[in-house]
Amino acid sequence: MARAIPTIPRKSASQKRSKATVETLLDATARVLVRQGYDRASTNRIAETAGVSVGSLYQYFPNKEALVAALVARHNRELLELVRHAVKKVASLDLATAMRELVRAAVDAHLVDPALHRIFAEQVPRMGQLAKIESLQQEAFLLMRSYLEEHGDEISVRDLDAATKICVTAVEALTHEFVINKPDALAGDRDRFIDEVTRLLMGYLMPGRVPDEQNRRRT
Amino acid sequence: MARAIPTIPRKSASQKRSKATVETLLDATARVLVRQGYDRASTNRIAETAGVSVGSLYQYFPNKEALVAALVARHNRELLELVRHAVKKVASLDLATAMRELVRAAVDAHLVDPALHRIFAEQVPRMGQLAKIESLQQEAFLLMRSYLEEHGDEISVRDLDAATKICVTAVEALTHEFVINKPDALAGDRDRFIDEVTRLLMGYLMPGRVPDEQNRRRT
Amino acid sequence: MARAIPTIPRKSASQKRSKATVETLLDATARVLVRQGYDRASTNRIAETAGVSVGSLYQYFPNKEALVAALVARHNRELLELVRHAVKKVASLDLATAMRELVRAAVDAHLVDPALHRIFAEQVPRMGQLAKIESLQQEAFLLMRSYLEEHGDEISVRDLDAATKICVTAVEALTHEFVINKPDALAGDRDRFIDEVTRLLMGYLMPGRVPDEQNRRRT
Amino acid sequence: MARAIPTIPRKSASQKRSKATVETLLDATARVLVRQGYDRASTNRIAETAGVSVGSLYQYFPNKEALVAALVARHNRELLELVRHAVKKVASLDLATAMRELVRAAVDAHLVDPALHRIFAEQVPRMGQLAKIESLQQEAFLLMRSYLEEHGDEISVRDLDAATKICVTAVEALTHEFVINKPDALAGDRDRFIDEVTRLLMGYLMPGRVPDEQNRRRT
DNA sequence: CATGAATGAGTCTTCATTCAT
DNA sequence: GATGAATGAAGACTCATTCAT
Repeated sequence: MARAIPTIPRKSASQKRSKATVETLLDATARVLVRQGYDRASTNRIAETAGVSVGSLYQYFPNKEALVAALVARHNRELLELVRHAVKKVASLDLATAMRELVRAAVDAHLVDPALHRIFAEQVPRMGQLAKIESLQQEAFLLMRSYLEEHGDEISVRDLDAATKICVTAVEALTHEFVINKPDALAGDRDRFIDEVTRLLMGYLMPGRVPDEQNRRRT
Repeated sequence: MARAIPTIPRKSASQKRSKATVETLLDATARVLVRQGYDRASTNRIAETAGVSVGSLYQYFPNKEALVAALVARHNRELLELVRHAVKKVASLDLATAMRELVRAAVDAHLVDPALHRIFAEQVPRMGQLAKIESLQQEAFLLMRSYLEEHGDEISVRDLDAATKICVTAVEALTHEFVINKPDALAGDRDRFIDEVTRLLMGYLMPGRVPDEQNRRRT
Repeated sequence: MARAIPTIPRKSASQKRSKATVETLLDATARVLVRQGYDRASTNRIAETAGVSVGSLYQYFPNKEALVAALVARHNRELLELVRHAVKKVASLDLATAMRELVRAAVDAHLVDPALHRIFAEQVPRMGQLAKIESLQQEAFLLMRSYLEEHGDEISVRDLDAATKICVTAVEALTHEFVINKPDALAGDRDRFIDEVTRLLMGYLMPGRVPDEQNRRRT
Repeated sequence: MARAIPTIPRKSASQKRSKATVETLLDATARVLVRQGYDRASTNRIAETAGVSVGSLYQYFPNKEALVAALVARHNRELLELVRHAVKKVASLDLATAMRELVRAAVDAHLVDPALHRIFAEQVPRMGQLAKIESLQQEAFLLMRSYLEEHGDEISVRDLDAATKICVTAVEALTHEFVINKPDALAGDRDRFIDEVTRLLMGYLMPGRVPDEQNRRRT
């Protein structure tokens, strides 16, 4: 009975080994990308960093682009997790609180691996497979729009798609700037940053409202 | 001293020729960057495209990075021209009109050479010399802040630097997205895009104001 | 000894399986060789095509060369079958008829797997083990000479070895050209091709004879 | 006046250098091909053998195939020279003498660089550019046919194209075999080989003639 | 015996940069 | 100064072969 199903554990053993190799490679890719930049991230260096032969790398990824694409996909999957969770938690809250929480989630997402995020944003060419980079933004767009749709009575915008796009793009860019480039203005003070962006969104989505208390706490 | 006089025109002639060669090289760099991407933009290819020998290229630029940096600088100089002009024209206008015109200027700036702009944004590594890329944003920041400073009584923000940074960053990102990536939402309708961004800024800078007429034309 | 009996059928069963695996591998080798060419015919690809693991491939063949050599040997064995059969059938016929039939057999042999034949002829390096490629020609030489020897009175040549070599070489080359490269001249018309080659042989082996009727059918 | 045309000598100097490099590379290619075989003839090895950097190799040849193709072309050009010369010399001679001389020319051609010829015949893949390999055979075909056309009254064949193809193919193959593979039969005796092949051709082109004296000298 | 993951030397090719002319 | 031939390090990728499971 001990020898009953020798094939399955074996296969699963090698599957485990494969998966481990793939993860190791992705980790190494991230490391090399961050430390040396995209141009210096050669497949040989990545393999060496991973403690794996180049041959193995090419067993799992047909080319360098695919390797980076897989890393991007993995990274985006993690971020998406965060964002989805945040949107779910926020579904029943009022607009101002919701926006604040979503901005906070955006900051958290950018803090997952800022250095890697910067490389993706600045150096990785957007071609072929890598169109997937944008999939995260697309998903974020959809999540945001569905929230705004549900709360349509609280907001006053003419074109939901346009408004969503503007909110998502602005939040992404501002968060990126805040987390990745740490500008002097805003520097460091995370809550104030979140305050400001929330105000930006609220002023846009609910124009004409008196500035809400949240933004006047210190007045 | 006797040879001083003939030397000057000669030198200036050769300076003119030098300048022409440099311009030709920068043009070629832009062309190659746009058509082949950063990775395929080799100095040999650029020199050939410019109709100049590689040797000559290295006469004027110590390395590839310097060449690209010079192109970035030239591009930024042009954009800055536009932006400076717009800010000057807008100095005495009321906030809403001013913001609208500045957003329009941002769009115009991105339309100068969108393909090149995209390459700069997406593929060119930010190292060494190329820090200069940010100089444009820095200058834009200063111009914007000086305008807002002058009009401090019209706006209600606590921290001018922070507010400026937020406005500039948001406008840049949104314009980039609109011009470079042409999202479905907003697609094509330039004036509506400018409307929306202006509303975003106004809602942020003048919270509590009833939405101004410009944005209610269709009511 | 008690285990002797069950071992034999088992062994023979596994021998049968072994043989099947070997055949599958050779088939796959042929397929890959024809479709991808010698250079792209990697052992991994061949194993995969055969639906067998690389490891198993190396169980049966010590290296790539041996694998190809075995395929060549198998192919030659088939051709030899044809040729031997033809020579046997022709043993008692007069020279002209015999030559005609042998040429026809040569054509048939080249038609067994022309694509593979071409690869062998054009791409496979002749080294080590692969000297065996020539064994077919050697055997053909011997068969032809034994026929000519038997019919020595019908022919007029000084040096039988030389004449045999010339006939065999010429027939091989012409048939190869006709089947594999399909030249414009001669194209397609198999019987006319056989006529012509037969005339070539007869003119050589029986010089001074009036052109025989076979070749004057259309006169 | 000494400085009158500085550009031309300079350019021609570098042109001379270029040409020299190309020749060196082709020589090295031939050497490596012959000594190591097609598969081991890597561009790096060829460049090293030529005493030239790989970079230079790729300055003149876009890839390995083109390099080999150029060598084939150069080799064929030499052979063609020989063959053209022979055909010209033979134009006014009677058939038997002409054929004898042409066969002799074929042998000479194969003796130009037998080892290289063998590599071309046996190992070089026939793809793309390399179709040029056959250009030699095509040219030989045309030269032969034009001769036979001129001497149409001496020969009796129904289809000139077919007959030409057969003669050319047979001569090529037999000569190749004789020079390259040196079969035991015929071995070494060049004149006897030429005799035999000439007889083969004559028996085919002039059937029914009594074997001519040339082939009976030793009787 | 079978499997297929792993290996790493070796291949083709590109490119920034130098330097003799 | 201009030219463009030459350089060679380095990168992407392949493949015959081995070996732990």
